Amino acid sequence: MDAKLIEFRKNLGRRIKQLREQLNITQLELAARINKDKQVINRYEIEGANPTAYILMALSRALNVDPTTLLDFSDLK
Amino acid sequence: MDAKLIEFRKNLGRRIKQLREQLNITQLELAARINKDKQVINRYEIEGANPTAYILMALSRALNVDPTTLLDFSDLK
DNA sequence: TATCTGGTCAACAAATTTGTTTACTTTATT
DNA sequence: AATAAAGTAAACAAATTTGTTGACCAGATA
Repeated sequence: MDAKLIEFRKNLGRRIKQLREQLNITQLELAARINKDKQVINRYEIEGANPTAYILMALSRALNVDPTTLLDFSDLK
Repeated sequence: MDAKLIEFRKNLGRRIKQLREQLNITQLELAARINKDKQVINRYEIEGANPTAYILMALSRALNVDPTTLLDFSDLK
């Protein structure tokens, strides 16, 4: 596996968690918004994620940001 | 097997083709920009696509648009 | 004609994501 | 302390994407 991809996955996981916490919603609530189980969200946040574009869009809608914002990791330490 | 997903895939395929043609580059050139074979791009354009977020980002960079623009199908008839 | 470019198609294994279940730990609340 | 809510974890099949190969077709061109 590519190191860049691993970094990407990690960053996206962090970003999802960050945005979710800014919204003050639980993993369960975010999961509900995209019609998935809470374990799926947890997996994204903990293990990192490289979801399909379709799920990415659902996530961006559920998190009230556009895809570009969701994929912008620049303010992640 | 979801109808929405099928529509999404089709739209993304159309969008990739549209943006590629606006750039006046071949499938081979676009493929080269994301380090894939030309058949991959052709498959996206013809069959539609639901690539992973990582590949989506590579595509958006190669097509000189941000992810949101790449995923905006509103000007697709 | 022969060749090259660009595009299309099918098949296949390999890798990855997705969806689901079960269960455990931690944190908050009463 | 007890209960509920939130978060974490592992395992697994199923579905899908990815990567690759080989081939074919149409149009332009030398």
